Amino acid sequence: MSTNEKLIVLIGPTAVGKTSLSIDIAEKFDLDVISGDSMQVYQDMDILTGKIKPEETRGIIHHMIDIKKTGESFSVHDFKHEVDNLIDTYHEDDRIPFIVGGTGHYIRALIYDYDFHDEDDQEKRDLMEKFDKLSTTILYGRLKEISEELAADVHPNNRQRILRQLIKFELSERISNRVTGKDSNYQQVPKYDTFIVGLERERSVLYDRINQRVEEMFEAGIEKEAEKLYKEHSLSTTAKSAIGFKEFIPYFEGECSLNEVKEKIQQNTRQFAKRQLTFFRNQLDVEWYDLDEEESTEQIFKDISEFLNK
RNA sequence: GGUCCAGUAGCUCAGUCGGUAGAGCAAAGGAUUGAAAAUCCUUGUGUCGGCGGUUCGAUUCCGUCCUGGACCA
Repeated sequence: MSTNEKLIVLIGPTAVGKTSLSIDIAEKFDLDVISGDSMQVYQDMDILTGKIKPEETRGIIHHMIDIKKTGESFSVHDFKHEVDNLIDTYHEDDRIPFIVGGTGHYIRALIYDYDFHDEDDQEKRDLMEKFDKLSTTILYGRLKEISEELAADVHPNNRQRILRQLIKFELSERISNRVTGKDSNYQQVPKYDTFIVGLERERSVLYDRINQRVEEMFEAGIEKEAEKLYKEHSLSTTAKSAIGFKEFIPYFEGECSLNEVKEKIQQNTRQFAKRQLTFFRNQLDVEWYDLDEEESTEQIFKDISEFLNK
């Protein structure tokens, strides 16, 4: 695994304009697209995830889209497992893998090579059920007993993270040595020679685009798509947290108007975009380009070209 | 026209028995190693509707005006 193996990544907040630029880049440099998106993996969620339409791909191959049913769960672990293999395959063929997406956590796991073990889903579910009855305070207390160091990294109110640490600890007994501190092989150095293109726009412009995009989703029939999923009653925890679906639930239960749903989706999407930007800014080594400026696209092409030839 | 209620942070509202105010939501910033479109943290000065009066001191009491609502004519 040579560090000379190159990887190109295109990231940016939702609605910034990733999709259309990704096709231009892929065509120009003869790349396939590997989607780095936690929700576009799901079938039957096309409009609400802003998935690329078949006619928009212009024949470019897309990986990691429509690979899961909405009843199935999905996580960083699954993503990394799949994409690590894909990346290797491309490198073996002397081609450069091209990741495009908005899920920073997934992309970071690839680049910094998070170390995941195999965990038994049933065991995990049993533990989850066991912990479910306990208060967050008690759970945090347990985590502290296990390891002060681990507990220090998790906020006492963050139940989700506390649970994960506890489950990790319980399961690690069967895997190898129990983990009572931070993972020793925590990676600080990228696994590949990576070029991360980050797309941004002025905040108010981005928010206008988000609002507009949600309007378009309604025109495209998002309500029908969400209703179908709602009636199936079988969405996994992952799938049902999708923005553009969850906001419809109170509407289908007669608790709010369609317009309130729309406004809620717009608001949640804006907040999501903000969190994405925070993650990209502080967790990844990004080369930023402002898409409000005409010449940015040309500059991106130039810089990718330079990266490929260096 | 009369009576009553309301007018406090961008929004919804609490509160001050007179010593210039605080929650939720929004917004902004941040964390982020198996739910990440998730989860969590930090940040609250605003002519307390306007003008006058009483008072050492009024957003709080009194008068008046404006705006919204309800009821009575």
